[in-house]
Amino acid sequence: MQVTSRDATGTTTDKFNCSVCPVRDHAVCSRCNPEEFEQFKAIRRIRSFSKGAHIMRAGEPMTSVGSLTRGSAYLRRSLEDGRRQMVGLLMPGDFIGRPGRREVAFDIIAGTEVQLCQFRIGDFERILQASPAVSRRLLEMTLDELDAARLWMLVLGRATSRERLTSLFALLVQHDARHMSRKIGISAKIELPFARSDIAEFLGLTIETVSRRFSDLQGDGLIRIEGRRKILIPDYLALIAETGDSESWRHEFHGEVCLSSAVE
Amino acid sequence: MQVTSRDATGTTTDKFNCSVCPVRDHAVCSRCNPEEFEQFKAIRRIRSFSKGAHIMRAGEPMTSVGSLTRGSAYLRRSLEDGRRQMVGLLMPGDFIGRPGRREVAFDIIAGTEVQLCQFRIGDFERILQASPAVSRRLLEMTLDELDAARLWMLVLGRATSRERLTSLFALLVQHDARHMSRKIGISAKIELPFARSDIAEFLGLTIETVSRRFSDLQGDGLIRIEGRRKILIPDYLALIAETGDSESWRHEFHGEVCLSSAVE
DNA sequence: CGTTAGTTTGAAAGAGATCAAAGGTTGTGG
DNA sequence: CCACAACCTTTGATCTCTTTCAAACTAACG
Repeated sequence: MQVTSRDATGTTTDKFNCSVCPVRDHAVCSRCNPEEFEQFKAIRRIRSFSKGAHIMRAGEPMTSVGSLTRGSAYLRRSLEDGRRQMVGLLMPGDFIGRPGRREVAFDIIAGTEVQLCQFRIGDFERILQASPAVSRRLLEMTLDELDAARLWMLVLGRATSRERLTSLFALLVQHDARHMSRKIGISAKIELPFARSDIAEFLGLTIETVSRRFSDLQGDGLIRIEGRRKILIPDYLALIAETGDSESWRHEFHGEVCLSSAVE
Repeated sequence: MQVTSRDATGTTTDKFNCSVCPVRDHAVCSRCNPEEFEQFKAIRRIRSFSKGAHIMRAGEPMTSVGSLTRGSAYLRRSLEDGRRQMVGLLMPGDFIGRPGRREVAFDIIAGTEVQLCQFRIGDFERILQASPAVSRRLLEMTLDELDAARLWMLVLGRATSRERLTSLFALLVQHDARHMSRKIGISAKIELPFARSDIAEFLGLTIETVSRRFSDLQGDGLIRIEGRRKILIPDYLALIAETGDSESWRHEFHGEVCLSSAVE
């Protein structure tokens, strides 16, 4: 990897090669011209977080923004008695933070080992003001995330527990397909990026219910649980028939919006 | 009103005076320079829709975008068996449509008599490309909506029916407060922009459950139902204590994000 | 006034949550 | 390499909240 040294907090103190950056072609910086790109290079700071670490915490002042370059993370929000809900999934290339707000609105937790390319918020806002390419790219990404959030609101508001779980699988399959840039086959194997408890938080259910539905779906032959974090989907179409919204999941459209911020 | 004539479909054929436009200071066009503003004037088309009408339908090609200038509308999405969920509330000044996508993702329904200021999508995208002021304003609005959507995901995923209803009331109170630009008092009167069935679709509940919780809250003295579409909240703080997230509702922050696209 | 649509209330059923315990994995130290 | 601890997952039994089905009530409107 490009990180050559690292201090105690996980911040690299020197070089990181943008030209081999895994999100070079779709992050917020992906469409800027060479001089804007140099500005970014000058102010960026590479940091890493270990699995489970809080990248940001709701309520604290927002001091930096940036791109997720490796790993995955999620956005979470809690009620005062501790009930929690995941409200977003962050994958490589996704933007973290909110220009124009001084306070963080959601907890952001590293789901795996994570690498970030961060900018101090003031530095970033200066570039954003000056660069139409950056603000347009960020607009595009934000619109995609908004559609994805709204689509997921339907799942949280109306879907049964079985539908929620199959919807999550469909989302992950499409995600992989897009990321690996290949077609969705009739069968698929997916690596679950979460533990059962994370899945429960994502779906608005308890872990017990999630576990029961896993078993049911396996009993019905719709999935095969292959170890704790891996499942096989023998028939993708049969799976999405259980989501309550198969038409949408079949439709190419979802391939675009359900990814955190996919682009073509 | 400024509309001087109207054809059968509700499209005005001539003048509309932007200088007295009710959303002049916060719509997508609010920050552009005089010449950009002239461009907007040249391509805009004022349309109106009656209560209950579909402004757009999920799946159809997106031919135009624009601003909601009067009335309110909502975004809705359905499962194939007819279960429905509202996924957004549109108030005057809010932007309708999605540059960069050719297909409409959600049903948009007029909640009241509605007036729109529309542009053909191609015309709008041309201005968007050329004008940093417009794309920055749209980015700002979209980021606010994304935060609001995610905040609502917590309600849909985790709140009880009582919490959902009180959260909706809190949202409407804050909305009014912002719109009328006055402080939230200890007591408030709100006009419900929906029927019970709409509230149910918004909250992810059935109308029966909504109705029962209305009665409960009135029994507990937290609200007074004053006619079908009006309620009085004698003690706003007592109300938000029932949301499960009173800290957030008290916090000024929510005054910013829970509005569809408020600006300061 | 009577009709219709919207709202409230009641009783029963169902889905998911909660409480509780047993099974499996993973990791560590002997 | 095995044993044990800690953690995660699955399964079971029961309870609770929301839905469903049904009917009564109320307000608006012709």
